[in-house]
Amino acid sequence: MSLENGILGYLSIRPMSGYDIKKLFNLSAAYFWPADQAQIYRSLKKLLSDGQIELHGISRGDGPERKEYAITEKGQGTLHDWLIHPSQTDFISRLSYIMQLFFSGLLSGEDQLRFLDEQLRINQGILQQLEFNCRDNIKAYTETAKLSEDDIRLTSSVWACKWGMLRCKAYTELLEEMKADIQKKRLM
Amino acid sequence: MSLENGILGYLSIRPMSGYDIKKLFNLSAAYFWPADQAQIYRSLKKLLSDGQIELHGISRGDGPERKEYAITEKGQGTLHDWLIHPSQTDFISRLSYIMQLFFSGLLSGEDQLRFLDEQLRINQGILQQLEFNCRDNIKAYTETAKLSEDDIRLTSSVWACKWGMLRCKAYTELLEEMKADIQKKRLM
DNA sequence: CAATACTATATGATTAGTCTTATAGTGGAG
DNA sequence: CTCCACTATAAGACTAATCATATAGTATTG
Repeated sequence: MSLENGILGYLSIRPMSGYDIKKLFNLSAAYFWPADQAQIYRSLKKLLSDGQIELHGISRGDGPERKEYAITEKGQGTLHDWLIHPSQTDFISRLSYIMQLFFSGLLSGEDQLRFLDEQLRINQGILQQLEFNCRDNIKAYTETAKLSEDDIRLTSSVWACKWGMLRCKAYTELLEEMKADIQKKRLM
Repeated sequence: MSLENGILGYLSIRPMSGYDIKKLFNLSAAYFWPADQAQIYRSLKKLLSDGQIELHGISRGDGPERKEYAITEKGQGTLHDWLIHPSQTDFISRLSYIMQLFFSGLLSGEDQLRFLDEQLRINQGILQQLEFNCRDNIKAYTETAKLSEDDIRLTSSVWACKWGMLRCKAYTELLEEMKADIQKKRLM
């Protein structure tokens, strides 16, 4: 349901098309919620038939047909409810990299070290991407999505990004600690 | 695919039934990979038809029929490959609590504080659960799943659990920081 | 001896997400 | 004038996961 709630979130900033929503997800939410284009349009359809959003207008500017959706009263209610009642299950998410970490002990010492280095490498790459996002995203945001800086500050996107970076740094520390532990055991 | 890989991971410790695997997931992996019973049996079926696992024996002890599966050479290869080649996409996971955090700025100051308190409360509960797990899980593990302590130490379950706790603590800090920031802005 | 809990496997319906392909218009580069 | 990139929406096939329900045996408890 979170994709639908996210869509409601964006539409509560201003009316948008599915294409706009997709761009916003890619620009600023992809690292915690990769959104598939097909899924966005399907969700819009469902939200529309639920009365959570309404067709705000069909425009044809320079390009092809463009359907803009606006959030309804009912949609605002759903969004508000979702935000003020986070549930325990919202916290349980599938983390395949932790599944890998969990079973990495089954590898030989050498292979496990290789595994940890690989995780470190990927994690470092993600951190760099997030740092770039945090610095330059607002500009890209306002340009490509035509949102004002005030619009963006409506969300807590900077905090979410900060969380991504904190998580990466903490994970790096854990991986280094694991590496040290394995190397220590090898010398014994 | 991670559920299948996780099943291969458990089966590389020793042959097990679907029921055993389900218990192990619930006991020690549920916080990073909630596994549905139906999905486990379906995955076993698929792994079997792929030749990744084989039927090791059907036993009927005191209870009902029990199918034990063992990992094959092919399965070992798949598991090893998965572990030494973690991919970038394995790191991208849907975090609905971050989606909520992201949009929490849309709430009024008062509601956002309520939201943050709710997240803190849930996060604290999860931390307690993980601390309990880290302390008492190995016992439950050996008793209910009939794995020896050495079997368990084969995996890096303690490190995975430690990561869960680190994550919770870091998230608590972030939430407190956000709270302080909002309260500061309210006084201006 | 009926109810309940636990062990154990399995199917069916539904939902969410992924990946591919189709369609259709605009604008620019070569 | 063709190819490519971008804007824009949509349907189809498929996979993974969820939820409910069925079945069947054992053991315990009141």
